[in-house]
Amino acid sequence: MDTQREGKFERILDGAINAFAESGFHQCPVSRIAQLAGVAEGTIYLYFKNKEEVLIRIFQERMGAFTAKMRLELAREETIEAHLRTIVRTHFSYMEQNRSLAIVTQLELRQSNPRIRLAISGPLLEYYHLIEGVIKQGIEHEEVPQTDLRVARQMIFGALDAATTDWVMARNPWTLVSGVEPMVTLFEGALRLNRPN
Amino acid sequence: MDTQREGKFERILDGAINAFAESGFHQCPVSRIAQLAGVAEGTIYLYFKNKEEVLIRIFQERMGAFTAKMRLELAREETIEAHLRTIVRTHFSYMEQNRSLAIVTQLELRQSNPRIRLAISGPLLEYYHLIEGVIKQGIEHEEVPQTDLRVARQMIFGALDAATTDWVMARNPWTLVSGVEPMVTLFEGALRLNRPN
Amino acid sequence: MDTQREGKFERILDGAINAFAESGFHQCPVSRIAQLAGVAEGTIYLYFKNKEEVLIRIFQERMGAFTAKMRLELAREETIEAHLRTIVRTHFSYMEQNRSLAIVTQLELRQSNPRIRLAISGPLLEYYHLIEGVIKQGIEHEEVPQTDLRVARQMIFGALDAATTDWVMARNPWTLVSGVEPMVTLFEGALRLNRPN
Amino acid sequence: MDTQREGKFERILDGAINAFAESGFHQCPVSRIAQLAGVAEGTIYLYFKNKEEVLIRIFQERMGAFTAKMRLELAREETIEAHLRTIVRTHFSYMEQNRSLAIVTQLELRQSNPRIRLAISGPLLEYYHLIEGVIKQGIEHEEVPQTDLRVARQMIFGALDAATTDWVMARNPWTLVSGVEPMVTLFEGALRLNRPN
DNA sequence: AATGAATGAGCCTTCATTCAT
DNA sequence: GATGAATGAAGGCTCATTCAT
Repeated sequence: MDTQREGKFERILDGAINAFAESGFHQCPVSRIAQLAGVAEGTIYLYFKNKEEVLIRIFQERMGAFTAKMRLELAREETIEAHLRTIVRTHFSYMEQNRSLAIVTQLELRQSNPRIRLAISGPLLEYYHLIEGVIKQGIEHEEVPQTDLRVARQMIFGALDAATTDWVMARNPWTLVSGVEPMVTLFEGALRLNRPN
Repeated sequence: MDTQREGKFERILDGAINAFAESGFHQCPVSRIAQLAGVAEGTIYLYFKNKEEVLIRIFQERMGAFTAKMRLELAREETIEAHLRTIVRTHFSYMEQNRSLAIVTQLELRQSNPRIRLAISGPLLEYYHLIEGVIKQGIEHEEVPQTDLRVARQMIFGALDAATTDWVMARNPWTLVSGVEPMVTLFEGALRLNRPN
Repeated sequence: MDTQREGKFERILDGAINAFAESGFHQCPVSRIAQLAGVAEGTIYLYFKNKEEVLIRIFQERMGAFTAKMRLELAREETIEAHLRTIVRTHFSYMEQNRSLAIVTQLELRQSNPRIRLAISGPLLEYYHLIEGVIKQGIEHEEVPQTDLRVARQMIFGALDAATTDWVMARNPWTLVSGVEPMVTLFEGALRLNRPN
Repeated sequence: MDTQREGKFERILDGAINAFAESGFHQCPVSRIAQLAGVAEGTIYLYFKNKEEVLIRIFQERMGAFTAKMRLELAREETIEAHLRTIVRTHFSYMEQNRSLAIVTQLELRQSNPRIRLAISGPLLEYYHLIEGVIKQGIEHEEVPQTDLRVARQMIFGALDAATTDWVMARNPWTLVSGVEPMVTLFEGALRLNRPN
């Protein structure tokens, strides 16, 4: 019973991700979500308060899983270089393996609707904290010079985000992970790692 | 007559920027654009094919002006350091002085609607080329090591974009320009400028 | 078993009366009836063909009980004065003691839906007949002058109905029974009872 | 322009009266109102906030007109007998000439929705006041014995209301006005008019 | 050219009813 | 019999677009 309920919840979430990826949150009729999820339209309202909540839960559930994975991967490494590489690699490979989620994340992350913004901000802030934590650790270990944490995080997140958006938008997408090394190199330079003396 | 036409065209564009900034492209009724522009609803359709085209023209006209200004500012400088600083400063100060445009740019830039994407891509690609041109010049002058142009541009644009989005989203926004120097420092590091040897 | 069946039938009827009284027949979801009756939604359809039939049975069962009680009370009295007083007193006190039923009766009695109208008409006609019977007896006993039976019944029923509706609608309801004597006096006058000669 | 606007407003009101009379407020789709009014569905929302407001305006506009007519007719007469007869005659003849309005009035007057109740109460209270005014005058002129004003008004209004409902519900409706004299006679008796001493 | 009243397609959501368990 | 999850039809309302003036 409970697994069936959960199964349907997940199916709707997946259907919504694909539906939103297809045409965007506002363009996408609830009927399309239902169709892709293989449930009736009304069923969606047994699991979600409304269409808006479906979008919100996508971020909470799926971005949450992404951040959890990121935290796990980071915990496996010690050095700041490894941490930076982990961030880039995990970000790119996760998005590459979840293209529809990437599309939704990249495109619908930016919502002027304040209710949605607020609900999205949670998982996003958590990710921001992870990135800032890595930088902070580098500074504390005196491997990275004093830097404005927010600006550094904006650079890292922004770079990953722009790369992902480029990849999502491209008609014939290259592999995203091919950008890992160049990106890591840029980050290392920006944070003054690996420099002679 | 022609100036009047142009005047009305511009008024609609400005009205639309503010209207879209208020509530987002999809949430914003055409009537609101007309209201802010001080014209009748029907008048908008004398100047634009439909609502979508209004958004597209905002990018073409206003992003075009931004890119033109950027090109002008870049032409005044010689060194790559100055070019990087010019990009960051111009980007931040322009957005800061055109908050509504910034909101529309940051939030509505990302549209899954392919028609809009395509039309937007023009001005965006031009900006990308400017950024890549600066990096390329640095590489050619051997001030910057060989780097993947696209990745470097993604980092620069993404960082500026993320910073602007942060600023746009913040309830009590700090000044965006205060981030110019930290950001430039990060970019210089990433591109290995100003380093001994 | 049979009593259990009957128990559940009655519980649904009571739940429905309260549910309909809360928000009206059309506003009230079947789920609310189920909730108040303490049964599952589907169970209702084991006892009633559909929602409409629940309303119909309320009238048939509860109005039937009301009419039966009225007939019983009337049988206890002989004079037309006593009969009139019995009608008013029984009507008012019954409604006062069954406020939810009164609400449903007053508000939902009037349904343009012809199927409901038809089904309701049974118990209502029976009540009409009781009232007309009292008047007729008065005429036959030459205590009441020749009168149009229907009009007289309309007056009596309408007056009781209007008083009940007023009471049902009032925010701070007075006691309905306090209106018994004034109303009886009016009826006696209308039917020319208690007049010298 | 203005008359055209007003014309459309009235047409929608008339369409709604007929539509509500057909199937009741809740059963009636807005599309049916539009159809009967000969306008598009959306047009209704240019003149009314929502479906509920259409019902409310029917009472305010049409019941208002009814009450105004009633007041006018009452002003023409002096004696309480004439006033009573005027009330009955005007009520019956107005309803007879506006059958659909009568249906809506009789059936939809009773709405559990508090917002609708409140909006309806205005015109209704005005009518109540007119009736009570007539009784009060009779008492002041010592033609009518002391009576509870509310109860007397409930009797008069209720009787008229019940008669109208009967007529509305009847398959083969008799003329309503044929009930004027019997009803007046009952009222006169109830209020102890025309009796030897 | 300019207007804004009118249009009607489209969508979110509710809820009566069904049916597998 | 009893359940309540699932269904899907239906309807109120919005709003981009048109067109008579």
